[in-house]
Amino acid sequence: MLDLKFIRENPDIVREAVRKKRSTLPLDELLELDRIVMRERQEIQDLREQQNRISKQVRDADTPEVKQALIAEARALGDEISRRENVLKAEDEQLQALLLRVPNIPDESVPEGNGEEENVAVKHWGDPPRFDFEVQDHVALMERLDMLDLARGARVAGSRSYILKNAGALLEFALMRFALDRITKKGFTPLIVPALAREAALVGTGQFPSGRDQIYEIPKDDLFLVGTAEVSMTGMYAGEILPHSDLPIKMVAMSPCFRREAGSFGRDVRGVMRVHQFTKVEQYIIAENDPAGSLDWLEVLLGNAEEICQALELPYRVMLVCTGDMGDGKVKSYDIECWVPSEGRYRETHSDSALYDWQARRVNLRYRDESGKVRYVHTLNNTALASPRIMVPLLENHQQADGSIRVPEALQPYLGMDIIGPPK
RNA sequence: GGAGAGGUCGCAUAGUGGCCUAGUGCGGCGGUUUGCUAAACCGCUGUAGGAGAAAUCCUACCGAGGGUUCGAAUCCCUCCCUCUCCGCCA
Repeated sequence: MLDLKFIRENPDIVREAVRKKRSTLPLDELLELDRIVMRERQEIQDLREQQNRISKQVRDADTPEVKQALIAEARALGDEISRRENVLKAEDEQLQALLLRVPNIPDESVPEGNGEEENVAVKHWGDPPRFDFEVQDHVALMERLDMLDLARGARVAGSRSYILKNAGALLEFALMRFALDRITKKGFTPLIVPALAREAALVGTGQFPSGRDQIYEIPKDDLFLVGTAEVSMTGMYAGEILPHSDLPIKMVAMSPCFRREAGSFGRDVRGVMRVHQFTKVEQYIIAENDPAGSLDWLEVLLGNAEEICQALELPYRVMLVCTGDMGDGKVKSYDIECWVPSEGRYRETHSDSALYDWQARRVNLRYRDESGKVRYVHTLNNTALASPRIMVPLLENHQQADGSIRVPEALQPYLGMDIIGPPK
């Protein structure tokens, strides 16, 4: 969410952001509603002032006759106020609904584009491996090593469900702890956060209203399953005014993540690339309201994620996400894509985002700066590691001629093996 | 799930229909006094919106949302959260 005052005073900047982000927001409708709501609110305020004055006169009235006359007058005003307030409320709700759809303004360094295909590769690390045998995809590898049971997973929970088994199950634990340890060592506070969240938390991150169909609902309890721990970490400080000395707050949370994958029928139907439930370690920073500082943090988070990919010996590239592929709330965003040999291309495994105060406004999360002024914080988030998706490049890049998997050195202490072979 | 007690300014508390423009204490900030520190004393101390050149003024906010009333922190309803006990439970 942007500051309404900012939108009012800089409609051209917002209009340009709407265009670049390929947003469907009707900005002129929003501006007109804003004018109406402001005028209405002012008029109601004047009426209320009158009413307050008369109410005091009622208290101090000398005779019953005067008192009755004043009460009648105040009652008429009260009726007028409540009538006008109903109108205002309806208009304001419309305005707020539009306000939630206003995209953030992309940073100048962000390339303009319509979608994923116009993201710009800004860095490559490692070389895609050459194999002198026929490459197998992760499904073949995992099934042969008895790490994965897709059929029985589907029996339990339908398509895009899976069962990790043997080294597959252990690998997920190993990966999560590996990532958690790495980020914790950099001064981030490790957390286990709720995977269930209220609507307000999802509105707060920007998952709602636009991405609502991607989220599982639990209507009986008015709860939702989070698609990322970002939701929980944004929601946990909602409404607070933090002391300046608390910032930056650096957190790293592991949580299960749930995504309906509505509209992705036919994409990545094979294997564990795109599933309804996965586990993720997520980095999160709550920082001061300083754009340049925020963009520095974005690079820090990117560096942390890159180190993890490097430690796992995965060839990757860093993509600067273009305006049309960025979420509404984002100012600037990088994806890390790891090399997937069976597909002969890079696939997204990490997503790094700076949102400035866009989420902070939604959850009303502020801090007191050095001068005592209350300001909205900035928020950033980036994947540390998400499994089982990361298993796709991990297993495929490190496969050997006999179908076993070489475990990268950094992961060996966590997994307790240097080669994943068939279970004994 | 059942019974009960609560939620008031950064913290602690007072406030049971109009004198609440929310009192008091603590903390914080500024000042006076002072070799230094401390103490004492004095003043200031929330958020949001609006009017104004400014001093200042107006409106809303006492967990959230409704309602009663000329008037609600206070009365009524719904919900949320915390605590105590019972039940269930990894």
